Amino acid sequence: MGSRWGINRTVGQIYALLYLSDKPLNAEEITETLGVSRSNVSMGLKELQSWRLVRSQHLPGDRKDYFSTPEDIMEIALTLVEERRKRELDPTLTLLRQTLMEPATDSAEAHAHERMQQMCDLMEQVSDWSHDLQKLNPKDLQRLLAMGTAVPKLLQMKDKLSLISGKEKHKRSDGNHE
Amino acid sequence: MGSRWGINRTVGQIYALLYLSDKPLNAEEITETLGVSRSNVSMGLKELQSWRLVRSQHLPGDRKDYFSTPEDIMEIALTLVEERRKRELDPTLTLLRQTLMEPATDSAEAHAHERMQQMCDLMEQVSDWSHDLQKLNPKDLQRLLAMGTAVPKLLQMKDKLSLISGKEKHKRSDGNHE
DNA sequence: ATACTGTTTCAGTAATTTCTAAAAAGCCTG
DNA sequence: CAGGCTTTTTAGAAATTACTGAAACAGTAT
Repeated sequence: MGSRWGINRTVGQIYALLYLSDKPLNAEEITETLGVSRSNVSMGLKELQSWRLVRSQHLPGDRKDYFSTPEDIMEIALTLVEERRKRELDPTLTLLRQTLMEPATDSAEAHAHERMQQMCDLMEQVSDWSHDLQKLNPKDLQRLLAMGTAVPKLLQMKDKLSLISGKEKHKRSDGNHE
Repeated sequence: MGSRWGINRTVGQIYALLYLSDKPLNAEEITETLGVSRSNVSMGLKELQSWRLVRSQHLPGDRKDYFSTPEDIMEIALTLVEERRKRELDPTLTLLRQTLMEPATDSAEAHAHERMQQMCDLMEQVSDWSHDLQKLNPKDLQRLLAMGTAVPKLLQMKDKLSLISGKEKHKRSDGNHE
């Protein structure tokens, strides 16, 4: 289903099973339910744990590891965003910054340089924003998401207001001035 | 580099080349620069066009197609978000809703049902939020992103205020009450 | 210690994805 | 409508990625 998320089929299936299950499952149960090999399950669980999407626990009187997913879906979403930032955004940013160190020699390179700078700036903002998100507790996040429509509208209103009052004074804030 | 985004190496290379180039390029030039086959470039360009990340244009006196990327990086980001919503989020939502139509029969299924409902709700919110984003012009988006830190802080302040005034009355809003 | 239970690694195999070259299909121009 | 010029499709080769069973490894209770 959603196997275009950089994870493979089996890993997705394991996660879905654990997410939907009403109790922690051990590797054996997962193997049987999904009909894939034991080692495949082991690998998949390891990957999911490295993403902090799955936790393991021990049940008293049983030596098996039992696996489950966090309850709160907002917490899950936050984890996903954070891990993706760490694994995808930040390394790319580091590389971009390195590349941007050396100056351009001709006009074509200058253009490429500027484009990379724009990309870098945007990615930095997204990375910062993601960091901020991490500090939020799930409840605030819920609220932030819910008000999604309102924030832009608020901005637009502010915009109109400042345009009106701005016109009177200087006719400045209408763009293209750097 | 960023080839874990559901697109393959070649497509990524083509996009990077066009993004960094200071002028539109034709398929032949891309083929030569990247050292991949002509047909591969053709496929890649087709895919990028279907994502609306690359546009083609004709130069007068030349029958070749010339390709370029939009200038504004915010516009690019918006396009990416929208296409990903269309291709990944919305189809999954449709499927989820379908599945949620049929009621649960036992307690394990009831739990799974509830989990799917939570997932569905979250995805709906994200989808709505993405729709709202599309209505924003790049400049507003820029601003929204820039204030990223401020919005949560505002929320937290509001939270504290309501806590203080709430304590006096009922001692309600401190969590874990469903 | 050792037998038992459970996990991880590994190397070969299977499946999928990506890439290419060649042929087909379009499209203007004369 | 033929002939060049370009793009697209296609079918199979090449490369990559995922999966498996077997063996190695780790921990614990007797």
